Amino acid sequence: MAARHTDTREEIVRIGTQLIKSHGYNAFSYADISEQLQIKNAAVHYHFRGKEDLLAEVLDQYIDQYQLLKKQLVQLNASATFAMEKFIERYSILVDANSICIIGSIASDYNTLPESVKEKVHQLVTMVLKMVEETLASGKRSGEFQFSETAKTQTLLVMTNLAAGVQLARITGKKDYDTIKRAIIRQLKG
Amino acid sequence: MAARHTDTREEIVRIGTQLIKSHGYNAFSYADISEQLQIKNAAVHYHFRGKEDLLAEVLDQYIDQYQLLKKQLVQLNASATFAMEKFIERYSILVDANSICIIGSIASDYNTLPESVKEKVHQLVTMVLKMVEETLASGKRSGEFQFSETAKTQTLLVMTNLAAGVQLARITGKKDYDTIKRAIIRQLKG
DNA sequence: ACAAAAACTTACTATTTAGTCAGTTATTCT
DNA sequence: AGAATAACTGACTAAATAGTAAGTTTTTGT
Repeated sequence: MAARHTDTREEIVRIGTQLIKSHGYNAFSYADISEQLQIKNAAVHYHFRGKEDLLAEVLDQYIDQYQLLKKQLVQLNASATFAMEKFIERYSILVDANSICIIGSIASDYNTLPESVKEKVHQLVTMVLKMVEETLASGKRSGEFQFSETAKTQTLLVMTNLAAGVQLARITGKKDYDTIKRAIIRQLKG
Repeated sequence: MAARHTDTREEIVRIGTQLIKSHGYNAFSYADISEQLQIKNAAVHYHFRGKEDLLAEVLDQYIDQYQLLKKQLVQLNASATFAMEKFIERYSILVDANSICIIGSIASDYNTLPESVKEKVHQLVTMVLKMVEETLASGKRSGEFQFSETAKTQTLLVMTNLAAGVQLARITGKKDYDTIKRAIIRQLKG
């Protein structure tokens, strides 16, 4: 009796992603996944030879998600404000799920990862930063946003506020994250 | 033949600290420590019953270090500018060592830690934030710093910039960290 | 010098983990 | 319906890991 789940492979990726964000990459095993799905260890290995392969797929899906989000924002002809709201929302959701962003999680374990995966992380980070930079630059041109730094620098400031804000929230609570979030918006909105 | 090192206990803490910052808490084992010190596994257990106990000691030492730093800054009658330089310097050193800050590292594994350790992490974070907040507030009073947010909010912004900046540097390189660092100083210095 | 205490080593155990492979069951394609 | 393929299970192995207990060596204090 195979395929007890609509798509086991996708379920594995889903749970893997969740485990990385909640417990950290080096803190979970294939057993954690197989138990949740009520399948055997070997079934996870069937879909993903090793943990690195699973991580690579998780990262690929993030890259896809961001590409899709970008496409949607273009199609909607979304304002820079709306786009930034969407970006920020992703982090707020993490806080409510007692999770942290995948990049922040992986940054901790970065030195234990094989080169191929490091490259994929780099690709994802570069992509997200580029998207936000373009959004901030466009928002400045349209008069929606105001900031004196370059768009690139402002992006680094905003994204580090968000990423570490989510991490901090785990330790000191949601209030600190909310303070950070409001400050970011206040600064951009002048 | 015991005590091959001046103080094995301290060496264990030193290596443990380093491993957490470079590989992550859940990515190292007692074997990593015992091999480096050329002692047996059991010797590490003699000093620290379990990994959590070692982590607790690592955190205690950080708390002590920050208390000492605070004391020194008071004794020197240091300016807010000098104090902030000292705080920021700690993060710059991490970047050069391809490490991340201990709090950022632990944030990833936070949900896998026992309550007693979580409390210690909370204590450390609260302490550091309080110190920086006081420094920023004092710098504002003296006219050294300028910012429109409250000292507490500005602290959250600056510290999340630094913490995530160090994490980002691992992935995209030192340049991004330097950009962030310069922006922080620029903003505070008006 | 010698007893007590501290700092180990030796030698284990139990558990977890990653991973393999041959065989079984289910699905899809023709 | 039957063959091919996909998706598993069962039954392992090898290595890593946390941890313990008993005994040995070293250091410290008297």
